[in-house]
Amino acid sequence: MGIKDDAVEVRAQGWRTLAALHGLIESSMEKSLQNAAKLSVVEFTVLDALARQDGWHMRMQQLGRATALSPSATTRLVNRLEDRGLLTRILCADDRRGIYTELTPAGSELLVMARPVHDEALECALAEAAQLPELAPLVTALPQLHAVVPAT
Amino acid sequence: MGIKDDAVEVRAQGWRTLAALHGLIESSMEKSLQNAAKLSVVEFTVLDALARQDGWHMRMQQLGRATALSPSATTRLVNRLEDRGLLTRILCADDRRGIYTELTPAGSELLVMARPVHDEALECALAEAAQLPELAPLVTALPQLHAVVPAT
DNA sequence: GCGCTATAGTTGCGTGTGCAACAATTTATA
DNA sequence: TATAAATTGTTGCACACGCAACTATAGCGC
Repeated sequence: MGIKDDAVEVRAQGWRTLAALHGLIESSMEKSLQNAAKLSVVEFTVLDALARQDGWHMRMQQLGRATALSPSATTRLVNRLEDRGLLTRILCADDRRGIYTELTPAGSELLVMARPVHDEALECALAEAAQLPELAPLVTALPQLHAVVPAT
Repeated sequence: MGIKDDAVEVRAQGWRTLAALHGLIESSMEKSLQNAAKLSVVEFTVLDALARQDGWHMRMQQLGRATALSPSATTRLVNRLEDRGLLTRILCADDRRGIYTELTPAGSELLVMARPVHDEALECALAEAAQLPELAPLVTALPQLHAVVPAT
């Protein structure tokens, strides 16, 4: 069963690499965003996800899935951002259990300010990771996943 | 500067994919490990890293880097595992600031028990992620990173 | 040898998180 | 229609985390 064992080991190895790169990027980005916009990475993720929907609302549950957060954490995350005036809750009429969230102008504004910070921290962290032999392959592979087919 | 903007967007896209897959795997694995061995993912990571050193010690700082954890979190993580008798602190003689950590027999034993759980949760989470169109490419790419060159 | 800076690890404190229990609403079933 | 079951979001609670401040040891310059 050497073949099967190999598959398990290869998966584990891939997961370790993934987790290591994720941790590196996340902690680096956390500091930059906190520093520049008083935003944590998850908070930025929520604002970014909302902006990406462009005018569309998102339900709490969707936000939870987008951030891999529990329902309770999602509630409090939205609370924090709402208290800061970055988004608003909107009860939706057709399903009165559901709650939509939407960016406020202030939220969009802060996002515009924070995005360059996010992008630069990401580029910086990736460059650093590329130096490490165990992370370099993943760093290389990452942009090729969704590579834009070059227009001829 | 469309080209440069593209690079930024491609990186951001890759990061979102990475983060999403990481979150999916981590929360799934967290439940399995917690359930089967009362271990969190980071705790498992530490035990696994120590076992992988096979007889070698690891310093607190190395553990911190291996888990992307702050020094204080590392201290408490080691405290928890030490209190459970899964590892031991060893002050090293040559640098009396440094502290080595080593698996106990009980730690090795628990790890042997937990590893299959870890591996199965990983396989399961990856299978689930492969169903999602935005994650599938990364799931496919992951095992190819460190693919064993098949012996002829 | 003596002080100064740097490094390794630990604690106080505030905060974000998950779990379990809950309230409110919708959907299914009899 | 009434009643049960499922779904959506919120709160109490315990706990793990990061930051800043701290102690202890090492290394450097004089």
